[in-house]
Amino acid sequence: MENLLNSHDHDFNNFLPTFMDAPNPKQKVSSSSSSSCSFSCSTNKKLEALKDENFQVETLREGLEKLQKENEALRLMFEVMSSKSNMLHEAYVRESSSPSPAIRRGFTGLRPEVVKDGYQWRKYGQKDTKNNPSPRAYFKCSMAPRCPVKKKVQRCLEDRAFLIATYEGQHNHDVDPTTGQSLSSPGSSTVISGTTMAPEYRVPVLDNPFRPCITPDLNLSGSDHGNNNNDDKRIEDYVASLTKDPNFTVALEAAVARSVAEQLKPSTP
DNA sequence: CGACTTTGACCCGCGC
DNA sequence: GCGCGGGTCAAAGTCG
Repeated sequence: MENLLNSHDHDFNNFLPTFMDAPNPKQKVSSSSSSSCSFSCSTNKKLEALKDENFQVETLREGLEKLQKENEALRLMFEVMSSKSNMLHEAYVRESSSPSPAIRRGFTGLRPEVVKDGYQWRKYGQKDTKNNPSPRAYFKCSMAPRCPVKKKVQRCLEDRAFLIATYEGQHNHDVDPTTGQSLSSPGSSTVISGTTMAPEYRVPVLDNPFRPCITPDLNLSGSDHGNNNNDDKRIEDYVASLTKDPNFTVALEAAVARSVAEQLKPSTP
């Protein structure tokens, strides 16, 4: 946004000199004042024309000042919106760090740790482990009644943005084509880092409901747990999305054009 | 009401 | 035998 606003300033600073670079009327007057009396009539006409030009320059200058004030107001609005966004984000982090009893027990509808691998899993246990503060979740494949495959999912100790998924056994059925892709399929963002005993996969937390999401109505709801450094990035993303939005740029251009047109209107006495 | 998650209790293997 | 840690079970609760 600020870049856009600055470019807004810049454009008008470039725009104005094309008028300001016109020959100085006073210089013209002084140079012509030494000419003979036979030019007096045309000189008077020139003087009036120069007065008109001076008036136009003054009008433009006033318009520029108003636009600069408008620019400043927009910049202020952006800062207010940014600070509100940060306050909302902090409030949300506080809320999510103190879960309600309803969330602590029973089905919450939220699945904080989900790995999309094309299979359906039923969680049957969760344990705190010694070497990792994040609990390990145990899943069984629920796509087939007798599928022996089990999966263990735990947040990566080094990088909590990743999940470690460990698979045991072999599926006795096909992958569900509607739910996703195989972990080993090309194009997937999955990184295999595992052992030979049980395949282990390192997976970005794609389905985390607290993942930052940028929406066009400034509804910056939520962020990744413990990831406070994303604020600037999110604002940058939002600004980028705004400046890339053709509707926004068109609307801004229309507003600027309207403002300029109003300033250039001859003032009716 | 079925499917699902949560969580405490229980089981089992391993090292001392 | 005991303690510890990992894995599993099953009752309780929630949601559509």
